[in-house]
Amino acid sequence: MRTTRDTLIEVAARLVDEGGEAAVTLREVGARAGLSHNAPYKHFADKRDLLATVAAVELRNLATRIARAVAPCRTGIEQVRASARVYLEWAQANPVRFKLVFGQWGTEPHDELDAAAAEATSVMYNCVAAAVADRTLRGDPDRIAPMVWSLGHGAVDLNLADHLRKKPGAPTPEQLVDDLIDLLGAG
Amino acid sequence: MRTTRDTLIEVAARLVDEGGEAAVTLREVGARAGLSHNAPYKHFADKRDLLATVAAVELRNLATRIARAVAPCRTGIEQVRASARVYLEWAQANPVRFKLVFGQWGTEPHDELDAAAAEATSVMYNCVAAAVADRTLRGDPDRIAPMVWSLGHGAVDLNLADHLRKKPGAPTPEQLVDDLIDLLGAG
DNA sequence: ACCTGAACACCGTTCAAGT
DNA sequence: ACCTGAACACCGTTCAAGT
Repeated sequence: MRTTRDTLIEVAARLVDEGGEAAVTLREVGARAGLSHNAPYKHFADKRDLLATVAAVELRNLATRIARAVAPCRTGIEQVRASARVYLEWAQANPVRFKLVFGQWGTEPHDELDAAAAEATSVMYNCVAAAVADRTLRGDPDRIAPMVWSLGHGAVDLNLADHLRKKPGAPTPEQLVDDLIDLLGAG
Repeated sequence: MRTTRDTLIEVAARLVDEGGEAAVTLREVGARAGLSHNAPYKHFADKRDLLATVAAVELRNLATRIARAVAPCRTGIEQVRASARVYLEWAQANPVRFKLVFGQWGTEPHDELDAAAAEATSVMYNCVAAAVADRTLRGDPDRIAPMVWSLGHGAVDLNLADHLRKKPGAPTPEQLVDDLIDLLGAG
């Protein structure tokens, strides 16, 4: 059943895609949902809560997609490669949502977003753990997992900021992650 | 000579530190500079221009700091380590400026910010080139440089989003970059 | 429980006017 | 050339009132 709350989340997500975080005004969200400009306050504490919920939904969908892509893999290293591929594909196809998810949420935590982040983190860690378990990768999973994830995340972020890919033959995030996994497999 | 323009940039930078990008209002910038609320329009095209200029100044300072830290290094790999250390130190000590510099600047480019980014990129690439030249690192500089930078950048960004360092024994960005440089040196 | 409409304090930006 | 003050259209948030 699609509740009013779900509609508001979808409308906000669409607005984020169309014009970035700044384009999300509670007035426009209400209007597109066929409600008044402050109807969102009956479902969310404030604008930050609405946006954080959009980010949480996005992260949960990503985690699900990664888990699905990883399922048919027969070796651990293939799981790591598949999970990285899905992550990079998602980030580059949805740059504004990517920026929203990893944006600045201030000091006070947001439960739903934190839980979604923990879920996504867990899925990616499990792939590395599997790779270390079946010896297709060597080393400490608690070191390898953040290394692979940080590299992919950083490469996409630098690309989006356009502070990196100026050169014509510059490597893609996919190539960089593949290089690292090769290094980790050989070591 | 400190021009009015410089004062406005400094005031904006201070406001960014105090309360994030959202805390920078042209009215407050004007007030703290002892001017009216739209005096900034005589020195900057709009708010985006002012913030991008703040980011450009910050990036130029970072590039200078890296160049200084790298100068006394005798081997290329030490240059790479030193440059990464300065970058990570800066990013973690100034998380809001870090987010500003690599934030979303829209589609249309900003000349001063682009030039500053090219300068910073160049400084970091030169370190890797030196390391490959004196054989303290092996491989293609155009692959190694973005790899090291992306890893450091991504590790900091994931830390700031708090989507990574939940675990107590999680590696720091410094440790991750050191691990990668070790891998690259051994390969 | 959910929604509306008016109201408040704010903001970026523009413009005519001053020196 | 640089600055001001008034004005405009907008925004998040609050609140009293409706069903």
